[in-house]
Amino acid sequence: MVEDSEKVDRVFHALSNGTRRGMVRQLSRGECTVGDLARPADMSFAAASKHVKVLERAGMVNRRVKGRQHICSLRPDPLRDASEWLGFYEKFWSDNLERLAAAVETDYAREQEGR
Amino acid sequence: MVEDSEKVDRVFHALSNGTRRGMVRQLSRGECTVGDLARPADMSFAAASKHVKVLERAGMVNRRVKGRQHICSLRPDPLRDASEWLGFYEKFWSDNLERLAAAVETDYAREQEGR
DNA sequence: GGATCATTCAACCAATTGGTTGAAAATCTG
DNA sequence: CAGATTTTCAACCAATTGGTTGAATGATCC
Repeated sequence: MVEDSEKVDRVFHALSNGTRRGMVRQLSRGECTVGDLARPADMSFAAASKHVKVLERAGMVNRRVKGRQHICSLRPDPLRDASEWLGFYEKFWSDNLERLAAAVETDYAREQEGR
Repeated sequence: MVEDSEKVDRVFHALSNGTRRGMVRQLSRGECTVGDLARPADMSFAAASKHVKVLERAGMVNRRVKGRQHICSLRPDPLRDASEWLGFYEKFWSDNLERLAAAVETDYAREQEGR
């Protein structure tokens, strides 16, 4: 797993905000304009524009200008990369599920008895 | 996919920093102390301590105090949740657009009616 | 008891975030 | 052309981030 750290930073950062996750959800249903993305978020145009820019910098959104409208669409690659990053660790915890669960349980037990 | 938004925020935020992802990687190989996590990151103890706290607030790390050492271990649940969130959108790029749209609709409806 | 080790805490700092407003720049419409 | 629409830009603001230091707390070692 060769991660371009800054790129991964930007993707996870983009996803760390509920408004932006909402935009991703909306975009997953199809292309839409910045205005379309602003409306359900109940925020100023400028704020939505900034969020879109964050998604763009993360490579998750593509923008195509058509007249006065900016039409956004979802670009799947970065999401897939992030998913792969997590998947790597998912493998870890499914491989070591027993050991992990045991460790966590022991921790709790130890905590309960005041250690 | 019923997301507790603030919790998801915290997990993705925790993952948006390369140092913290390094800590997750290290922890995936086994428990270690805060000091163990600080060393490869080449930063002050205090800084590492703050990063661990971020991971803890995201529910990704458990801490057990043993004498003067704080021993950290990985808690898999939040990582799995984040992975599921992404997996949901993975449908988008696995060329089944119609099914994704349907899934989004159902999920959104579920959310609207209060989980 | 005193030194040392592992860790947190508190204060501080610069940079970034997520939002606002008001104005500007294009584009469409009558 | 004048107005309305869509969007960005610039300035500002409060809160948060990621780091630093120096001191405080709590084990452990001799």
